[in-house]
Amino acid sequence: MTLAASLPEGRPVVWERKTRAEELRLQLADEIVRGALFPGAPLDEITLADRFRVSRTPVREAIRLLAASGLVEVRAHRAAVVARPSAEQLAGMFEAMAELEALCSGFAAVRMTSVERRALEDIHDELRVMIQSGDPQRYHEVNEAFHSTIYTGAHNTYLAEITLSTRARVQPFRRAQFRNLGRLAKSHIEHDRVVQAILRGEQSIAASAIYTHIVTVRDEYETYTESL
Amino acid sequence: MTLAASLPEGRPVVWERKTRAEELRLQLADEIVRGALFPGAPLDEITLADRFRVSRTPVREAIRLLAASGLVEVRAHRAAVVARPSAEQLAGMFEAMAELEALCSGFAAVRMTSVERRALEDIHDELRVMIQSGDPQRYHEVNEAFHSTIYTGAHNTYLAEITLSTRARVQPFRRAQFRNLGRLAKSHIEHDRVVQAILRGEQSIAASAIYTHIVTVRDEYETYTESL
DNA sequence: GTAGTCCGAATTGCATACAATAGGCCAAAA
DNA sequence: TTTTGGCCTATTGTATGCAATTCGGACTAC
Repeated sequence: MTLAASLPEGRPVVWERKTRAEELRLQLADEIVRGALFPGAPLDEITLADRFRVSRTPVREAIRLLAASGLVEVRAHRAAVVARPSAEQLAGMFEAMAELEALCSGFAAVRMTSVERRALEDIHDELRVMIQSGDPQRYHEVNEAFHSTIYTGAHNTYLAEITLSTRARVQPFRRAQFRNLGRLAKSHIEHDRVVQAILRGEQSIAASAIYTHIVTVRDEYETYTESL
Repeated sequence: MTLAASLPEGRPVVWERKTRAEELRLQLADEIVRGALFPGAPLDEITLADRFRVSRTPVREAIRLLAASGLVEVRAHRAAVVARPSAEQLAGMFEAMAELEALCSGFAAVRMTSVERRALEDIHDELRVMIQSGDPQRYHEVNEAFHSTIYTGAHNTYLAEITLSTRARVQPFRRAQFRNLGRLAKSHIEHDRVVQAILRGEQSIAASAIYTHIVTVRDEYETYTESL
């Protein structure tokens, strides 16, 4: 599974993946959330056009679409840059993400089909095994699948969409946590509380469990940044 | 309402250093949420370019940005159309809106400054007076200000942003309610519960009060559509 | 009469040329 | 040396031409 598949940057803006602008949008979004393009990095239209062997037109379109989703910032007559939110904005995004994930988790607890519940368990088990393997990149991919499964299980397309979008937007600032391998085991324990609540259909417990999980993730990020 | 909208065909009065694409985006978004462009209406690039006296390029850009925000739907090599979500999608948006508004309202109850609380009261009072005047359009504008004040009062820029965006996206399907003037008085009573809770700093009550309000709005919409 | 296929007109997708503007560079004056 | 003002260049914003694709209508076969 590619990262792009596990972290779809929101609903496609152009369907039937055939336009170059849409491909570029996905590619650039992937590079931003993966950290290849770090916050503040300029997105020069000509340079990107050269790199992707296309004209400026589709590059421009891709950049604007990313700007609309919040991943990049554009100002008239100046180069677009990868979004670099302030500490306050980032705190707000984390808070919103915690609430949105809690909403999804709670709905998932009471709305997931038995097939979906089984799929969630499978992913959860896969993550357990991977704690040992110690492949942070791969763990991250499956972890995204775990959360996406919960969003889908909420059976509210729009809610899943904005939650996923929020997650993508915060992603460039969450990466650091997986450098700490000890974090993986703790993360799995938190996940376990979420899964148990969802499987039992306990809405409010599922919500609060994942809320706690997100808050912990945020705290890990803050601890990391303070150490710089 | 944008200034351009109120100027029939005149030359620009103020040369803002904004780009044409951005002007078009605001103009088209305004027409969509106001209902001048109804869901399903095609957005032909050449027609719009002709109408706004620009080339297709900025028109295209504006349309894509609107697509990214969900107000229009774009498919490759086909005309963009004003978004026409399915009944399920619309239900999901209403549900998400209710939850987001509840979040904002709850936060506002515990985070608003005294100045903000006063401003909210003022708008609320203004709405009370306007119940009598019976100007649905003007009532709608002040009503938007009421909700926006709560979003801002939540002191979370990102949350306010996605809540406002959700509201805009549902707006084309909420318009009908204000044709029923009797609805205005009921709406004000619901608002009153929200305002009282916020002023008293009662987070959960503020949240549930506005949740109820949004659910009622949704029910009004459903009643309206069923009557067609 | 109906269904299927192919062609043409119309529209979007992309490339390129041109216009406009922000920011840097340099010179001149304090 | 510092500051200020204007040009100059690099980059973005817009227009336009051409390529690619969709869709409707006509024609054919059954």
